[in-house]
Amino acid sequence: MPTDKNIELTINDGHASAPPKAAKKILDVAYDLFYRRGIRAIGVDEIVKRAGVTKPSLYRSFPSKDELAASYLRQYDQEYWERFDEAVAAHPGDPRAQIKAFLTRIGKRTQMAEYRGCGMTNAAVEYPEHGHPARVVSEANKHELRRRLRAMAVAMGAQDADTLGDGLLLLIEGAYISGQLFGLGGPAQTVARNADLLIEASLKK
Amino acid sequence: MPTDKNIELTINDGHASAPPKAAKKILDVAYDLFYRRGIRAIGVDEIVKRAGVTKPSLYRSFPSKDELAASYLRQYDQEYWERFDEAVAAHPGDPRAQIKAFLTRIGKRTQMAEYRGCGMTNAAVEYPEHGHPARVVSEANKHELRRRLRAMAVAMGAQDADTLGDGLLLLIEGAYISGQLFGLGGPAQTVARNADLLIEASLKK
DNA sequence: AGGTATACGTACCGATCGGTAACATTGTCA
DNA sequence: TGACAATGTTACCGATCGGTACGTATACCT
Repeated sequence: MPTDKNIELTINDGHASAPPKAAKKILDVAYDLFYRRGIRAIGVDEIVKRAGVTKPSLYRSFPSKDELAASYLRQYDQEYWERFDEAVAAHPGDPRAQIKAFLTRIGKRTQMAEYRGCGMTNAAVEYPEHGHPARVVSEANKHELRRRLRAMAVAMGAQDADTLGDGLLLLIEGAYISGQLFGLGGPAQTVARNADLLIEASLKK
Repeated sequence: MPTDKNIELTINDGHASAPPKAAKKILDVAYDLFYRRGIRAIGVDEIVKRAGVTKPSLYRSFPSKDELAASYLRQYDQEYWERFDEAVAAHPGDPRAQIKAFLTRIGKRTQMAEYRGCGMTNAAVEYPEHGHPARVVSEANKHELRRRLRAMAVAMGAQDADTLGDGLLLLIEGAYISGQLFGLGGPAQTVARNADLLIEASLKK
């Protein structure tokens, strides 16, 4: 007897290699659960239950829970740089305005109810052991962030570009953490303004 | 860097109720394990094993694992403010120097091998749900930190004291996180310098 | 239609999770 | 010596953990 299935939501065009539908549902649910409540806090049983699939389906698409977590972070990484590039593209040739746009957006996100910080940062805290699949993705994301911020500090003409780039990174990470610690009205809402003050103080005179 | 176990720390005089020795051993071991590897990652079995005690002993001194975690954080909180007050006491009447001393110390700690960030911050990331015993202690610690930093920003004569205080908090939290993410040579080593730049840019002219 | 590869479900595994019951042993101080 | 509190011992609980063996349904391609 045909139970009422969920709404068909095939995004892929007809010609691409048809990926298992279950894998996408699983990853979508895992993304949401891992981000909101933490990776260690979520068991695979809850994921498959909420996704409307069964456990063997999960393990056919993902070798392990750790690798599923890494997949979640890889998708997070992709969306992260999309947001970053949007801020960059909005102000061509003006790195200071690019930073300001990116941080203003972060500041706004941190003021949303139930804000849970950066999935990358959180994963690194949850998995301190080097070499863990989730941590590897997280570390790569952060190193790339540092590289970009330092490059933008150079482009801004800072006296000490590496220090300014690192200072911006500290402010950003601080915003991610304090956003989920303080909620509305917390320190994270000042990240763009503080960054601008720091930039101003770091430019060549 | 946590436990300094040599120092005898009997607070009670001879008449007070003699505290169980097992409780101290358990808390010491839990402190070390929770801090280094995370609270969720450590089971009570490993704690009692490393402490050389048995599980019933743990549950005679602590109502639950969550409360043991909260006890760990309460001790962390105590030691945290001791370090803070040391930096303050070293520069009486000079809040800017106090901040600099505190952040220089943080910057140094972040460059130690196996640095694991702030136990408070990590606990808040591990337990996002409001009302969790561990999170309650963590949030109280962070609110107190914000209060002190803002008060010091006032004492420094900042144009916008709340913004500067919050900016310093962002830098500090960023140092805690990036310290454990990047290890040696990471952005956290610049926290004192960046804070000083931010302070300079925030003072009344 | 028929075969075949692929996706999926049922049922189960051993290990570990946090936590407890009941009782034996110890150390301390009056 | 007696009494009492603290600790140890052993065995156990139900729940959940991540992961899998194996049979069944479905889609596609001649």
